[in-house]
Amino acid sequence: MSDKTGEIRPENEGKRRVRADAQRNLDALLQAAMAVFATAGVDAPVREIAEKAGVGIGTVYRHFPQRSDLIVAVFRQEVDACADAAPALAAAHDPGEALTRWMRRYVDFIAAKRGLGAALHSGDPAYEALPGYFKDRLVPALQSLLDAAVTAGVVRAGFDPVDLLRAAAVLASPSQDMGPEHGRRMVDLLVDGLRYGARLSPPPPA
Amino acid sequence: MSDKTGEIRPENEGKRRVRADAQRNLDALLQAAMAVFATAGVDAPVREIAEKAGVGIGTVYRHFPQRSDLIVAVFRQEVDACADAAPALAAAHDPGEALTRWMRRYVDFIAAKRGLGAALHSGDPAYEALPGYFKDRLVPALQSLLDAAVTAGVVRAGFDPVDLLRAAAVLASPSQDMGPEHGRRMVDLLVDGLRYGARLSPPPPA
DNA sequence: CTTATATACGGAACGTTGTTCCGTTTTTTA
DNA sequence: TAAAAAACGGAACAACGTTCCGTATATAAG
Repeated sequence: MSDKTGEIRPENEGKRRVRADAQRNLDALLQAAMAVFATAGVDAPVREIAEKAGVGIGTVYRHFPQRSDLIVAVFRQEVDACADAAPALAAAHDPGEALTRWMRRYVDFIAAKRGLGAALHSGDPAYEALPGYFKDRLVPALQSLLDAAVTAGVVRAGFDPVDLLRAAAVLASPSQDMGPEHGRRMVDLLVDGLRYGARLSPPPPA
Repeated sequence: MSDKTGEIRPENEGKRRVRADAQRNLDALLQAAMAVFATAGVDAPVREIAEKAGVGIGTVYRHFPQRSDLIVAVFRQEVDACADAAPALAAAHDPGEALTRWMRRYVDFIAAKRGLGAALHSGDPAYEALPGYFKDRLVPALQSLLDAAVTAGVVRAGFDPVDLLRAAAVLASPSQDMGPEHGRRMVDLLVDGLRYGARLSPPPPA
């Protein structure tokens, strides 16, 4: 599992404990921001998030000195949640089903990030570290599911998780021509492609 | 709404002419906007464009009621310029060379549009008509060059201009991982792919 | 429990944006 | 040349991200 959101660094040397209200507000802010970003996109006003969290504007900027810091925090939290879903799914389903379900989980995660792709490519240095974190957490998650599925013989070997994540992200990113359904279908098709010609081949999809 | 006197209509030229200073300012604005957008991206402040054009802010909004209208106008102007380059290149070079040069022209056009792709996918209805205009002007331009090259036997047939434009646009769009050189090289490679196995096959590229 | 103080809080205030409004200036026309 | 229509310029407004600081409060010490 990943760190709790507001934890203090490991080598915290005997300073005061984090105040309870501070921790509470930080959690409320992350939760409010997640909801607002999903509804109104990452360009939503900071004041709206503060209000939804029941907190003053100053408090937002105490925890997140810049608006982008809040976006980054929410993004990392959701990346963590997505990565942590992999072992859970692997434990609850057979390898093929686990892979399929995780990819759908990933697609939903990407699709909800309206406007974030734009922010990433805006050149703002605040988002520089995000792609790295993205890979560090998600590639191992997918890798493990992929390995299990290959070992079980339900998908072919030889595919790079990075390529799959990138392709799925592009397919799942919403645009004005195509709705979110399109992304889901195309990624399902992609996974079917992995299955094609595997050792244990089920009947071809309709 | 208020239609006490006839508005300026395409077929109606008996009414007042467009004032000379208005036309001059409109041209200056388009030119200034093009320069500023190329330098600072499409998010550049309106005041900066007004100043560069030697014009007040009110004048900008007289010609372009919304900021996005100015972006759209510049975009359409540059799409036109890119489309109009096709017949000129076709007249000045052999079909293969014309195709190559036009694709490079197109890549430069796309690469200079930093931030516009983001605006397009922002869901703002102001940009709804842009992709349609894009296709209407650029697809015929590329189609003609492609047909000529196929007839001359220097590229293979059977490629959809829409697919090529889309692929080249994606390849040429600058991102933080890869510089503009990457896009140019990949599109050159794409065009080399069109050449592969043509009737008149030149020696393979280095 | 009381007190002291580091910490966190709230929201007014600042600078920058897109956009609107209207008095003034300029061009066109009679 | 003078009236009218059109366009101009920039002050003014609203909304945004961000900063600042007086006030409130949780925690540690006595």
